[in-house]
Amino acid sequence: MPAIRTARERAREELTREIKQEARRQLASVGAQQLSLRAVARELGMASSALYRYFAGRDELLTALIIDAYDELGDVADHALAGTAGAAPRDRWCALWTAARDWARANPHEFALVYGTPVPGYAAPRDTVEPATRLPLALLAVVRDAPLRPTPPGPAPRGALPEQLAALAAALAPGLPPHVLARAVTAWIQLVGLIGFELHGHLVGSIDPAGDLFAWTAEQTADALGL
Amino acid sequence: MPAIRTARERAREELTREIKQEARRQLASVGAQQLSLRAVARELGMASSALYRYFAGRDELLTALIIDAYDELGDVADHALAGTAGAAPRDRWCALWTAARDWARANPHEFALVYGTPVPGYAAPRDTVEPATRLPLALLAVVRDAPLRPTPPGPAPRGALPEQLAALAAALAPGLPPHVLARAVTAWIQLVGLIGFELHGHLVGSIDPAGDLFAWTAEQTADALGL
DNA sequence: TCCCTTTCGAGAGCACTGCTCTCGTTTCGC
DNA sequence: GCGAAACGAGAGCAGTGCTCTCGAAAGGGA
Repeated sequence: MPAIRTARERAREELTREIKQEARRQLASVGAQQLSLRAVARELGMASSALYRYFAGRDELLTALIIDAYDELGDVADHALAGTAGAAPRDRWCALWTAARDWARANPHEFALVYGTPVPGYAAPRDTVEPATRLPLALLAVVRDAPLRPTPPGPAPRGALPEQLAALAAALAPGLPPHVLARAVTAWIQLVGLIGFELHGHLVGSIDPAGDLFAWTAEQTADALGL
Repeated sequence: MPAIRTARERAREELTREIKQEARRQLASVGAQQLSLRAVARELGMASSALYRYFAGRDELLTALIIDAYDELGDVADHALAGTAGAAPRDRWCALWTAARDWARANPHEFALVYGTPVPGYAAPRDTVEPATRLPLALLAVVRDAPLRPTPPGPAPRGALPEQLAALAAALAPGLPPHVLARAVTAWIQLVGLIGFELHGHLVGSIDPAGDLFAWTAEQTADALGL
């Protein structure tokens, strides 16, 4: 990757970025469903067919946006982690939750893109899995680095779960007790689920606004983990 | 609603049902995103424009499908409830979880329709809220009717949450302690979130298959509620 | 420097979509 | 029986993703 590149390469890179930028703008304003290749091209002053020199199709453009969204959420999480480096683990945990929710509320369409209904017939390519793991990894980092109060063991994992947890622990958090890891996983799901419920209006009319339920759930999960 | 109706009314009712049926078929096979009014009309052998005599547009047709999906999920929940009428509350709780998951796995597009990303610019009409409450109400029914072991109170609800919980309790489960109600709400979110994660592939490669995590989470939430 | 290959942008075009409007026909209620 | 309402079909509009072709521009080897 030398700085010396042909004009063509530089133009290509820049245009690719501009296309993604404009697509991102449209995503934020009208959502993934309504994202139109032609509209993107129109806004950029180019023919719609020219766009296919840069992205093989709508799906590939969406995939690029998905990766960006995952990465942005990952950045937000890492930033929250770094900003609370010396703090109490429980506070770090809650800070992470708040950061994720704030980002999702500020970027609802991006959140829906990554944690909502996948596009039909769309299988997430390999490139998306690494960025996707950044939020759960950040959550796990808090748990892994913290001295944990002992907690009641709860129900015993059965069936394939013990091995799944053992494999996960071996890869991500060696030494973490299985039941703690299981709780971390369900906490992650709870975090995402709660944000989704709030964003998609499932709590309107009952727990609305949902900010205080969110904070309560963060603390509840922290308790369950022994943070 | 007399049995005597004009031929027109009967034809209208029947056609409305047939349209919904065909739309449902397409929903199940290609998903909500790809559901096409023209394709529905084509399959039914009518002009696409004729369809607008029965549904004002794609959104209204989707709304009808949403209501149907909520109702079907509600039926499944009620059936699970009725089928375990005399059983231990904890078993009823787990049966409800299993029933919901089974339905979602059998009808992934329907699940996505109601608990996935809403159609952009689409605000759920009033008609959908009642059917939508049936699953959470079924979950709550188990908790309400059961003798609960005392559980540690956990973090105290703050801000608006106590009043929100009090209002909810007054309407749905008078006498239920606020922290139990809060846990029931988060359990509901966890149930839906976990199903969504499994269906949308967020657990592929880590906890996969997710059945045992699901069962574990059901028991975990039952524990937390004191069931 | 010339030339051949690759890359690129534009335009036309295809097969779709949701939706509207019009225009005969059928059906209903009086 | 007749007027009004409901209905089905067709044409048409504006939009979509995507493909193909064609001429222009840029790149690298001789």
